[in-house]
Amino acid sequence: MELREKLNQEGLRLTRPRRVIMKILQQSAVPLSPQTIQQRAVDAQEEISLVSVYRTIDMLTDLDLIRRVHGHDGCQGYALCSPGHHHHLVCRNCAKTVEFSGSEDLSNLIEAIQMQTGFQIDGHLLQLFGRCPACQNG
Amino acid sequence: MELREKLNQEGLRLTRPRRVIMKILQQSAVPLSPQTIQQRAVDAQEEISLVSVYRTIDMLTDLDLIRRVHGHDGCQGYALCSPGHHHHLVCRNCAKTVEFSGSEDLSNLIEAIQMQTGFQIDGHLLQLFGRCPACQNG
DNA sequence: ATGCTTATTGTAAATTTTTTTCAATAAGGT
DNA sequence: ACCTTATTGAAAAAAATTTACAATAAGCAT
Repeated sequence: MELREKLNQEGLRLTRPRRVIMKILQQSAVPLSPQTIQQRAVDAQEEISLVSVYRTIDMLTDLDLIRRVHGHDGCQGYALCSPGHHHHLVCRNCAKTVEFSGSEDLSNLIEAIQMQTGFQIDGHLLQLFGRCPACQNG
Repeated sequence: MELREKLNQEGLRLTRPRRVIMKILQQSAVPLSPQTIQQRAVDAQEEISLVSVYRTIDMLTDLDLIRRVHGHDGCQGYALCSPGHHHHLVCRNCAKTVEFSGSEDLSNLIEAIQMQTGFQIDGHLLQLFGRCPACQNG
C-alpha cells in the first residue's frame, strides 16, 4: 500500500518531512538514529527539525512502517520494515541490515514455553546478529 | 560461580554498591531501570549514586550477569540472567519476567537465513511477550 | 592488625537525548 | 481560492547518560 493511503486511513497527512524521512530510510542499508536521519535530511537539502524527526519516527512506528532495530550492544536505530511479520538481521561490523521472515520456526518453542510458564504468549522480538558478506574478511 | 569470584577474575572488587544492586535485581520479578534501581537502593537504606548505578549496570552487563530486557514498546530495564544462553519472556501488563532456554529451536532458521543472505550468523536476541498467569483475567 | 596501591565511589557539571508548549504553516477537502 | 485542522519548527524544559576528579575503601602484602 502507498504511504499516502496508509496515512489517509488514519486521518494523517502526507507532508514533506514524512516523505523525506521515508525516503532516507528506504535508501539506507543500515538502521538510522534520529540524529542521523536529521543529518541526512540536511545533506539532502531537505532539513527537518529534530523534533519532527522524533514525531515522525513515532508515527511511522505506530503504522508499522518502520521498526526500532537493536544491535548486540544496544539500539542501532530505525529501519524500514515490510508489512507482515518479519525480523531483522544486523551486521556486527557495518550494521548492514536485512529483513527475513520465518516466524513459523518459533511456534514449537512458543508452545513449549507457554506450557511451562503459564504465560499466554502473543508476540516476540527476534533479531539475528552476524557478519555480512562484505565484512567476513577480517 | 560466586559474584566475588567473577569480579576477581577481572581484577574487579566486590563493593557495597555492586552487592546491593545485584541483590535488588535478584529480588525483583520485573526488569528495572537505572532510576528504579537507585530508588530501591534508597528504600533499602543503601543509597547509591545514580552514576554508580550506571557504571555498575555496564559492568554487570559486560560480565553477562544481567541483561537489558525490552518490552514490545521499548526498553523495560535490566534483569538478572543465568549463565549460558537464555532468553526472556515479559508480561505486557505487569512486566513480570521469566527466563527460558531453547536456542536449539532456532538453528534451522538460522541455517536457512545464512544460506539465503550470505551472512555469517553468530548471535541473536529473542524475547517473547505475553500475559503472565496473574494478568490473564482482564 | 596496619599500611599500601589502586579500583571505585560520589559530587558536580557537562552532554546528549527526548518531550512539551505554542504560534505559524500547509494539507487536503469543499 | 477558502477553510479546517493536522503538522511543523523554535525555544525551552525535562530526562537520561557521560565525564572529570578528589575522596574513599577493597584487597593484597607485610
